[in-house]
Amino acid sequence: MQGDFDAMRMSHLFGRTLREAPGDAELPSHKLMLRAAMVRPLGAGIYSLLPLGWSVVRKVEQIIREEINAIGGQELLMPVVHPADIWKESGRYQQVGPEMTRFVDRGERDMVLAMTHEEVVTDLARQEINSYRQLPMLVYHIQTKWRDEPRSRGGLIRVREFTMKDSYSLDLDEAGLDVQYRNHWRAYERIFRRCGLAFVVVGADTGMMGGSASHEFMALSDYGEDIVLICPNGDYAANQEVAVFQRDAPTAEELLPLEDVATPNTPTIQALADFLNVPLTRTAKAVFFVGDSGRFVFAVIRGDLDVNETKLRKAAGERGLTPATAEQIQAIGAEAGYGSPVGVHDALIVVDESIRDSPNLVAGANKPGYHLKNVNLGRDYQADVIADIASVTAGLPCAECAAPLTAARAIEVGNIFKLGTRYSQLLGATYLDAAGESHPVVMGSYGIGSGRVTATVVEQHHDERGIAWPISIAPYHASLVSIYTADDDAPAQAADRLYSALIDAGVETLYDDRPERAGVKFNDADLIGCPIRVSVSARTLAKGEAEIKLRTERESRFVPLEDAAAIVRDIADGLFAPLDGDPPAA
RNA sequence: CGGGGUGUGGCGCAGUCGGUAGCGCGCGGCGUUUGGGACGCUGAGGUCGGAGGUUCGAGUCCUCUCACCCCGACCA
Repeated sequence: MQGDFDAMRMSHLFGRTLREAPGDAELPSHKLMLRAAMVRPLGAGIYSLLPLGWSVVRKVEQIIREEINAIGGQELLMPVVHPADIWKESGRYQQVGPEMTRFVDRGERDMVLAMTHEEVVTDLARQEINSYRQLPMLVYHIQTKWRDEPRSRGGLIRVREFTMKDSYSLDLDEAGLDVQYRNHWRAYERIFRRCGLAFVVVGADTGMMGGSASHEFMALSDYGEDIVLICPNGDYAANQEVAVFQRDAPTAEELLPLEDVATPNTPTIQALADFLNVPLTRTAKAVFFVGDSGRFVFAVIRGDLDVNETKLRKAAGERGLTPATAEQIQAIGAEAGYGSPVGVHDALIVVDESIRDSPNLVAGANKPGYHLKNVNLGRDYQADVIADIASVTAGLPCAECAAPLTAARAIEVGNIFKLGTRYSQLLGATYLDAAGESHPVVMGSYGIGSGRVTATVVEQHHDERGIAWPISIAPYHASLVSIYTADDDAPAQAADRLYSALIDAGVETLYDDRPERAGVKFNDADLIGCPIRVSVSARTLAKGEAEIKLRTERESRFVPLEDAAAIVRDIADGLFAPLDGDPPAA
C-alpha cells in the first residue's frame, strides 16, 4: 500500500509536520498547510505539493472532472508553452502586460508561457470544427498556468504558478452559449458544494478576457482580496468592481446663478461640507487620473460617493489609470483639493450619473481656498462621458429591492465568461451553417483554480488545532492512531490488523504507526485534519475496543475492535451524504 | 513599480558599546518514560542571504545587491 493514495503508513510518509509555521506565513491556510506537510515553497508564489496536499488537490480535481463530464465536457490537454503567434493573432500579445512571460527559443521564435488557453482552444477549433453539425462542443483540461503577478500574496491563495480547470464551450449561437453557461453555473455550484465550500455567485468584470457576461463564484473569507456586495433579500450580488445600486431620484430645482465663495483650508470634500454646512450630497467631487493613452481623465462625482476605478477606466476607454500629479492637474487648469470641471481644458470629463441628476452643487473654483456654488452640468461645463462610475459600498440601496447592501470580503474560486466571438473571429474559427454560410464559433470560457479551492476550504474549515477537511477532499477518510510502548506492542499489532480491515472496508486510511507518544500523534492527526480518528491503545485493547472520534466533535465513542472498520465505513458514508452536490434541503 | 519589514543550524528566535556565534524545538546515540507535542546524559549541524568597503578585528558600521513577507498600485 505504500505510495498508494488509498492508505499510507505515516512512518513512510514523505514530509514532516512542523510544530511552528515559518514566520513568513500569515494566512491560516498557508500556515496550516505548511505545518501539516501538504505544501512547501520553492520561490515566491511557487509551491510543491507534498503527498498529503497532492492527495487533497487530486480529489478536488476529480470532483471537478466528474461534474464537468456530467455536462458533456471532454477532457483533453493543451500545452503550457505556446508560440507567440497565436497570442499575436488574438491581440493579447500586445495587450497583456508583463504578467505574461515571454521568451525566445533557440530558433529565435517568440514564445510565451500560458496564462490561459483561449488562443490554443480557438486554434484547435478552427482546425477541427467546420460544420454546424459538429456543434455544440465542450472541452476542458486541468493544466498549469503561469502568471507573473506583480505581487503574489496571501500564501496559497494567490500564486504565480497554479493549476486551473478551464473549460471552453463552442456553440453555433448565443442561445447555445446561454445553455452551456447555465450548465457551468450549475456544475460549479455542485463542485463547490461537494468540496464543502460556502460561496456566493456574483456578477463580475469581464477584465482582460473580453466578452459580454461574467460571473464569479466567491467563497466568503476575511482574507479575500475581492469585495462583494450582497442584498440581504437575495435579490442581488455583485463584485464591487461592477456593482450598481439604486440611485436617488433626480432632484428638480431651479438653476441658481454661479457664485464664488471663499472656503479656506477645505481641500477635502468633508472639510468643505462642514465649512459651508451643506450635506455631502450637495457637493461635487473631482478626481484626477492620467490614462495609459496619456490623456487626462477628469472624473466628477457627487461628494457622498466614491469613484470606482474599474468603472471609470471603462467609461474613459482607458486600459489603465494612474492618479494625476499636482503638476498634471495644474496643467489642465485645475487645482488639487479645489478642482472642478468648470473652465478646465485638455481633459476628458467623465461625469457620474449622480451629478447629472443633482443641480446647484458646490464644486471647486480651481484656485486654492475657493469653491463655486450652484455649479450645473450642461450650463457651466460639458461632460464628454456621463456614466455610472460610482463605487458601491455597504449600506447603499440594492438596485432591485432598495434594501441596504452588505459588503463582505471573498476569494474568487471560479468564474464563468461569455466570450462570444472575440477569439473565433480574430483567429478564424468558423463553421458553415445549413445554408453554407460561414459564421464564427460562439465561445465561453470557465475556470476553477484547484489549488485555490483547496486553500480556501482550509480557510473555511480549520480551528486552533489544525485543518478539519470535509471528507470529500480529505487526504484520507480516517487517521488510525496506535498508542503503544516498546514493552507492549500488542496495541500496534491490533492496529495493524485494524488497518487491514479498514482498507478492506474501503476506508482510505492514514495509519500513524510511528513509535511516538500519544500526544504527538493526536496533535498531528488534528493538524492534518482527516475527519475520522480511530485509536487503538493498551487501554482500549483491554476492553477489546477501538476509540472513534470525529475531527469536528469533542466527544469520542468506543466500539468493539472487530466492528470498528465497518462502523468507520458507515460514519464515512454518513459524512459524505451532505456533500453530494445537491442544494441543501430548505 | 512606490512604501514598510525581515534575512543568524531543518523550524522559531536572541545576539548589548564592533572583540572569535547562542537558546528553544527538531535531528542521531544511550537510558528512563508512555492517552494530548516527556525527561536525563551525549552528539551532529551555521562561510550569520551575497559582494565590496571601514577597522588590528564586522553577525553588529557603510555602500551595493539578492531573496522573502506585508500595505498600495496591478491582476481571468
